[in-house]
Amino acid sequence: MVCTANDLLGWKDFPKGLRVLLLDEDINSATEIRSKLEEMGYVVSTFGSEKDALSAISDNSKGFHVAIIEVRADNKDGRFKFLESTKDLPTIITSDVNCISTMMKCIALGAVEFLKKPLSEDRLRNIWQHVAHKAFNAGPEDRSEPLKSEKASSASDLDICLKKEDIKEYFNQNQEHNEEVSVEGHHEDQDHILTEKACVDHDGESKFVETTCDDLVVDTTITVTIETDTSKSLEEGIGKPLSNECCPDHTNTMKRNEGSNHPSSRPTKSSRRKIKVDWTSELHKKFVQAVEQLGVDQAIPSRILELMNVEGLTRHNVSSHLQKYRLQRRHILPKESGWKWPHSTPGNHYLQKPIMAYPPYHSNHTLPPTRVYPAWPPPPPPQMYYPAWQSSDNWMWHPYSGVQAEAWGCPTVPPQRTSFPQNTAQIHISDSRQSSQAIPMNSFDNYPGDEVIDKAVKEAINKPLGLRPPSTESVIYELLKQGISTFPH
DNA sequence: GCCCTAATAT
DNA sequence: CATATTAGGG
Repeated sequence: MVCTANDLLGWKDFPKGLRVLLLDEDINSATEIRSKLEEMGYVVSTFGSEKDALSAISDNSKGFHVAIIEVRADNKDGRFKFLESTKDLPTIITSDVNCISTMMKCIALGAVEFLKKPLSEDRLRNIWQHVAHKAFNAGPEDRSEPLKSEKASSASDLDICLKKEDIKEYFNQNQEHNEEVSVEGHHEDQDHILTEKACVDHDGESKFVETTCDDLVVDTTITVTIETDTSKSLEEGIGKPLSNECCPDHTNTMKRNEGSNHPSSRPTKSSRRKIKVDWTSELHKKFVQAVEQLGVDQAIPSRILELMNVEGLTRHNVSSHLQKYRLQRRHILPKESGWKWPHSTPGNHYLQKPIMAYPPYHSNHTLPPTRVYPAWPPPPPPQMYYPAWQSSDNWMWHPYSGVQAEAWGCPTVPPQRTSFPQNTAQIHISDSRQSSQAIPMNSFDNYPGDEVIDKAVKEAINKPLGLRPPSTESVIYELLKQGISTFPH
């Protein structure tokens, strides 16, 4: 039976109830294995011959999820045939002997694992992973184009994301429980699943992710991204190291767990690095919005965090991001090399770092919450200030012009030039100039004139109680309102 | 304890 | 590389 990710998700106490086909002519061995498996909650059907096994499979009533078949020198041909005809069924081969060539052939024929007898309980216990693996990796023939850059194709990303989302979902379900019970809560079972990142989405308290992760993510990496901009849920990817205890004879588990190196001891708080937040465009956008809503001067991590209202995000995350954000602004702002604007001659005040003329004040109640508000610095070319934003999550902090609007939530024109994002600012700008009518907003070609701007600026200042210099956005907003510039909307 | 920055680790 | 973490100072 081909198990889908969804099946697993809905599978309450997976892997309990997993149906195992056991093919072993040695009755003693068979019963032994069977009873072990049953203890573990598997549902086992034992067969003494391929024929029986095959007919049971084709019968389809059993819906096996995984098979364990014994291979010997004297029955291997039959087993090969069996393997060939059961490609869909994850099949584990077992044997008393280590005959590499036989095993190799089995593997070549699709066997998922070779286990030497006597079968280790751990191995047996974890046979479910083949089912899971299949479930989560099945699908569109071949997603295996590893050559593609990770961020290159959004389609494939998405695809992968969905898959992994399932996985994580699965994680969460189980982990929630474990956390509740937590004193002895181990998570060995999940440790196996994958080492890749997975995306997940969940709704819950903002505490949830954090505590959960803290508790059970020993060395995992979780990437957090916003799923949609309206929802506050996150997608997280979990990369789990292989559990140290289930692969006793494998070498790849070494060198993890620097801190608490008791192989089977519960993760202690020492050895874990925080989850890693993936600041995707969506997330960053939210961040920027929060910052601007607060006003740059009041934008402190805790408030930003609050405003962003993204679960799973911690103050530290925000803090870190904020640090970077500020740095970026600071460096881009003043006399940074090469940033010339078409209309800004040398003494250009637009490039000056703003002076804070007003005491900080926080007011965001006067405007609708989804807008971006006057924050602070007087209007330099907006593009200069914020990270460029690329529609993929591959955004940069470079001051490219034109693309970033989205970054701070400006209802601006989508860049209309197909060539935009990677061009240098220079190119882009000069480019824009030629078609000023078409791209009014982001180029300053339609520069309305100082008086008008000033007026708009003033209004922007006065609007929110006149306490802070307007942000770029507010100016733009005002300009927009006044029909200045030919902003499309 | 929170915030900020810079430096450093992963 | 992007983030997290840490350290030192307010």
